[in-house]
Amino acid sequence: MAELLTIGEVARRSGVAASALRFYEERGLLESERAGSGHRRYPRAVLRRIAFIVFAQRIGLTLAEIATELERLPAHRAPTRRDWGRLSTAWSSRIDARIAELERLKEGLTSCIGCGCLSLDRCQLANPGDRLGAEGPGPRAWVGADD
Amino acid sequence: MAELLTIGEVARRSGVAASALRFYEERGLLESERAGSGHRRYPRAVLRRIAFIVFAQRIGLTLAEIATELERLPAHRAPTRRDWGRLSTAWSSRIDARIAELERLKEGLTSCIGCGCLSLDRCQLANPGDRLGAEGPGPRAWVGADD
DNA sequence: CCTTGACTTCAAGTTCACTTGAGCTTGTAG
DNA sequence: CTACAAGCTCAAGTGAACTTGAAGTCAAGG
Repeated sequence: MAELLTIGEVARRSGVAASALRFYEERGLLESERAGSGHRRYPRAVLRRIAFIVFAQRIGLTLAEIATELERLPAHRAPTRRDWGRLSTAWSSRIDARIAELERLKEGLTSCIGCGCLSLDRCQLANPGDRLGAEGPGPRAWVGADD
Repeated sequence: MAELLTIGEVARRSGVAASALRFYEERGLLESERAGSGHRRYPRAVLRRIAFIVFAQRIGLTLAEIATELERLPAHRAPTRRDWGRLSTAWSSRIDARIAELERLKEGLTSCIGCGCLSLDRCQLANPGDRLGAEGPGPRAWVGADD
């Protein structure tokens, strides 16, 4: 097995499309060396980095946020336990917040909505405070992504 | 207080921008009567319908899905307990699935990632099976939205 | 009568996370 | 040596959910 991987191999192994890998590079989430031909060559460690990205995405972070986190991590060393510790704390509370919201919504589904009281006047379930202000153009931040 | 509300009043009361309300109407999620002037007039029941939409969005449904649900509900009557029951079951399991994923991710955050084993080869956390296939163009479906 | 604010439509712009296509080069298998 | 797969760049398209802007109408106050 070769020391360096081509973009196609990385795509197959990670399940992330080659076009997406190039896109991530453009956005500063990944780096690559180049073969003489100009073709990308990835060290095997890139797979861990990609796993990190996919993981973070499923938690609900945007690529911009993930890029910021990645910048704080050591670029070429494996991250230490301390590095993970900081991340872990921040992400955990993010996950907790989203879970809490989902549980609140679920509760509303059976009680508040079930009894027919769903109403913007009387019920805060559908409108948890912060939603009342517009947050600029474009699609709204991902459901629960910025809690 | 008037029997019928203007779009401005509905926007204020619901926290949803007037432009969004027009957009929802275009997409078939809302209806409105028109005053002689051509201005929209909403019966007060629209607030409940909007609450429903916002609620469903926070659960993670797309507007298209919400439109489908709304079509199955009685257009002008208040929905019955039976109507809610069906919805409640479907949405609850959706919420449960997403919560389960978040808990799995959180677990991975402290154990699998914490110990440094995050790897696409050895660890399924970041890549829960279905993610390996592309799902067409556009941004990926919402994290966990179609589980 | 005039202004101001709320409303109308319709087209075009915005963000996010990519994908697709055009046009060209590189690497490998027969 | 010739296919043809795989890679490259760069520009433009996609879908979701809206917002913004232009250009015009309507209703109420002074």
